[in-house]
Amino acid sequence: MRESAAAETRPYHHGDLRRALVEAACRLLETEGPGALSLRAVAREAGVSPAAPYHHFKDKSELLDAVAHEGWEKLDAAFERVRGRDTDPPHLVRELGVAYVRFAQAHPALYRVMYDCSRDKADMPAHVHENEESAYRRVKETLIAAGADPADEVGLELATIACWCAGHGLAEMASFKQFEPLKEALGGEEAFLRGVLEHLGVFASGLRR
Amino acid sequence: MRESAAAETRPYHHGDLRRALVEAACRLLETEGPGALSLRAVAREAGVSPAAPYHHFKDKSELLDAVAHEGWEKLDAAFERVRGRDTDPPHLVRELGVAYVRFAQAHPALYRVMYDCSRDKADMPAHVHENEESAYRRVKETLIAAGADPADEVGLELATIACWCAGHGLAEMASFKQFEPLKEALGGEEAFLRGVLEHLGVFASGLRR
DNA sequence: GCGCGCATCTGAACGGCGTCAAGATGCATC
DNA sequence: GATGCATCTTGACGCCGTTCAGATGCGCGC
Repeated sequence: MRESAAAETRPYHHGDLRRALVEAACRLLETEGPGALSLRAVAREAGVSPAAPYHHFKDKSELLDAVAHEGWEKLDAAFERVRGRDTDPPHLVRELGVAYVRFAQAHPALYRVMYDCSRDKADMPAHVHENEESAYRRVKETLIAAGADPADEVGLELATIACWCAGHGLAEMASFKQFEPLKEALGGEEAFLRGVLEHLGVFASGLRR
Repeated sequence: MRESAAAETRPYHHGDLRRALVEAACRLLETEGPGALSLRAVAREAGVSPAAPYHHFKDKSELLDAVAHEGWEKLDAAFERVRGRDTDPPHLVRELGVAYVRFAQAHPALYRVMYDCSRDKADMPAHVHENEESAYRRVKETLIAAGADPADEVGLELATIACWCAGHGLAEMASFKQFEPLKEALGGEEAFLRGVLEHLGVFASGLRR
């Protein structure tokens, strides 16, 4: 079968299988959860043999890297949307935190893959993480806009990391069912999230000192 | 072979295999990492057939639960040790954070298992988590000692969760190799950890408001 | 003091997994 | 139109989690 083949050099035989595999993986991740994400299942979902992916990815983990990359792109886009709002900068920092948690909740399986890849690949060539770093930079810029001193590079870095830590911790905690009663007592999850963030300095008031 | 069999009713045939399996699993976890932790490998390490564990655990995941339980016990003990020191309470909160991160770094594979089990079992009967809850309670008590208002139950709960989020986030971040240069610039990891914690309200000054 | 019951362990098997090597397939270029 | 090469398939290997029928040996009732 012929296709118009938007990409110039990629597709040879079967259209753009590489892309099809990543999409199949994302689909499986959303519908079946992370436990169902086997290479064979992805190949099945994409309608090819179990060995086909090996012509596009060295490994299962390299496929997961591609999936994670897709995730970081989405998160980065979500951050961009938040920054586009005309909230005042100190509140913007907190809104980024809320957006981060919301993203993790909306795509829990994808979030897990993103994070697992990041951990295992911490010593890989940096360009793998481009979108992760873009999102990270966006947090840093928001902190500056909120009043952080751009000249104090070390302090700024620490504050950004603190934001990221708090966001990540909260993102994983927020899905624990044991907090349900507390959320109800506070009148909803939104209040819960903001309540926790209020106790985390960087979010409550931008930078301290 | 006869054994003195300290436990009263457990061992029948082969000594206390249940305990032996958990210990074998911990050993594998420390030496080979989480990827090598298969049921078969654990059985091999304990010197029994691959089917033997099924007389003591319903599942692989039930074995992992037991391993995680061991981990929470260790973390709880570490917290107890910190609380035994005569630091003034506000600093104690931060010391708990440091101890948490140190624990995660000292037993990275175990920490991962502990956390995976907690996430997957969020809706299980609460008694599975007894030691996790004990550690959590210890944080809360330390916050009270640091000046939090015990009457404000909701606020106290939120602050404790904030601590836990920040600690967990930092624990996972701290192992990322990309922060190495920053750690060096600060003259060591200890300074890095405290630097990040300083930006996280609950740790910097006990409770706010 | 002895045999029965049952908890415990083994051995073999099943399907699914990641991965690889060898061969089939069809586009792209000469 | 034949050649080359990227692409996909087929079949295989070893490991995994899990199950089940059968062997093993301890404790308890007779």
